[in-house]
Amino acid sequence: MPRQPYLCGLDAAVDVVGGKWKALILWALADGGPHRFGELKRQVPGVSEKMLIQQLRELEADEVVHREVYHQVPPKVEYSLTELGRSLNQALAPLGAWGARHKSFIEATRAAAEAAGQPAR
Amino acid sequence: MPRQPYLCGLDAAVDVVGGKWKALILWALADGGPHRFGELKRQVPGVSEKMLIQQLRELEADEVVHREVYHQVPPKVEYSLTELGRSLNQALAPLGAWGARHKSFIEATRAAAEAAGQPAR
DNA sequence: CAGTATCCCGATTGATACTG
DNA sequence: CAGTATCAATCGGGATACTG
Repeated sequence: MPRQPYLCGLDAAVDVVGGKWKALILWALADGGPHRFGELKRQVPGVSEKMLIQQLRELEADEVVHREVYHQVPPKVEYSLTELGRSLNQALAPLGAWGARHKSFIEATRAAAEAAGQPAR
Repeated sequence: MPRQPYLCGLDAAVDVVGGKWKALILWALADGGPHRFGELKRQVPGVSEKMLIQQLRELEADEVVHREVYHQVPPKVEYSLTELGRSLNQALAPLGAWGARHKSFIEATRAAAEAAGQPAR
């Protein structure tokens, strides 16, 4: 974790949402309905089970995500956004739109940086 | 760098703004006026020169920050937001507000996590 | 003043295998 | 299905010292 206490709201928010996969997880949960673990794993391509569970736990600790366990066999667990999570997603919407607008440009600068020297930065 | 290509705008945006000090740097530059290197160093407490320059260079590569060099002695360099940077800051505003609202709660969960086991998470 | 250059440690991530 | 455990590799980031 970065510094604490936070100097402005922005760094606190980035600390919550800044994990490597959290943006994608939030995005996947954005429709409001509950999602099962395996479902999320499919919606976040490339994530390992370890990372997925870890990031989910952190989001849960921040009370952004709710985890509902069904004691059945086979096991079933559902993840969904909390009220706080929904408000976070709303605050994130303009940033998502900005990113969508500049997505290909950002990819291009990353590709260029890689072409020049730094192996994958 | 995370994955590429990005799956949604949000992960691209987080990739731009997600560095350890970038939120603070963007915040410091938010007033629109140019800022000198030493000035930024003072406004971002705890950052080393190495990290500050590194994060600034990345923001520059993403064309979010403009770097103006004055060939003088002693040297003078000014950093400012580009047009793209200003639009990013606007997109970031709701997130900053969200973070400001929940700042103390986020700090509390971090402190609690630390108290239980994990040294600084 | 505004950087560069090294060294180095530890947290973060990834791969793989195993389990209730 | 939904995790846990372990190990290894990487990478971010801090400290320190030097330079145009």
